[in-house]
Amino acid sequence: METLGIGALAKRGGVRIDTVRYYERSGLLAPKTRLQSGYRRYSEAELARLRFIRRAQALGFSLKEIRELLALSKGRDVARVKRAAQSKLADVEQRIAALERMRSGLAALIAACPGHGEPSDCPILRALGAEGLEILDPPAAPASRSARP
Amino acid sequence: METLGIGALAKRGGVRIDTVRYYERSGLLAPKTRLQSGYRRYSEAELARLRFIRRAQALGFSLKEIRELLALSKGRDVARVKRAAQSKLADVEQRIAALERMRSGLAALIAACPGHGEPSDCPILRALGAEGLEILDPPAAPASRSARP
DNA sequence: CTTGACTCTGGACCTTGCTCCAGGAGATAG
DNA sequence: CTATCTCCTGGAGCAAGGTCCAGAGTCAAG
Repeated sequence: METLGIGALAKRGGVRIDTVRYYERSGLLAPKTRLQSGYRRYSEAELARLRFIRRAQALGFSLKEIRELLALSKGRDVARVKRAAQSKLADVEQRIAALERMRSGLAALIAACPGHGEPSDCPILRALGAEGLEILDPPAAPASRSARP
Repeated sequence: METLGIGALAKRGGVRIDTVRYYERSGLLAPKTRLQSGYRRYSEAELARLRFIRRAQALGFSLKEIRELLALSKGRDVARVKRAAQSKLADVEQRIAALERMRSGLAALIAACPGHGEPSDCPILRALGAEGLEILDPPAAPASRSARP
């Protein structure tokens, strides 16, 4: 079976070698085996895992959250796994909703801006000025973790 | 006219006092005036600005990006302001699209998971296992900043 | 006036997520 | 056998975004 050295893994995963070792230190990605010399050896499964890590990260998950996601695969409690996935989903949906609010706010400002003329006629500038900032994000979620966490 | 001390501003903005000072150092939020003693004094406008910063941040904008957004209000070139807003909009839309891909991936896994029984019957565990991780994020965007930035 | 709450400055320290050495040893081609 | 890679470990350094602290001055109420 094909195995990869750390360099090949890093290249195919689109990260630096140091990043692979960093992920290992962080408990995210262990080599399948080691040579007697200590050299790390990886299989395609580790490559898939590495790619998963990168994609999840690109979607805004922290390494800690990714560790949790990956830890699910060790679990034997299917119900718990499902619940964890559902909570991640809720998380993603909240982010989407918040971004959609900002999107419509921005779109409205852009549509209303003539793109020329007096700064005082530009709704974008007026919105950024002082009041009216709520346009970009109407009061929706109650301020969570406010003062002391 | 009502003015606020830094403590009141921080409280109403849902941040720590040090954070307010940090934002000031970072060029995001200056006090309206200072007392002879050096005490900072803020008005409602600064409170609105602080809240805007927090909301934008919650939506995934970095302080640097927020600084750019806020800098628009200083601009006199309406066309440029409009273009900047449009590029932020495109940004937001990309984030939404990425999150929506993850959302449907997660939703599909959850729907297919019985929530009980053998771990080997759980598609979530199988997807996290090795192959099939693409379910969570089909190859779409070409890997940007891969090796050297 | 005294007390207690508030604020000031400047700088150290923390967490995340990498990134880069240094010094030394294993692997591989010619 | 000898270059020339590649890899090893351990630790330092970096940027972002805060957070905390010391020592000292200020404000407001009683």
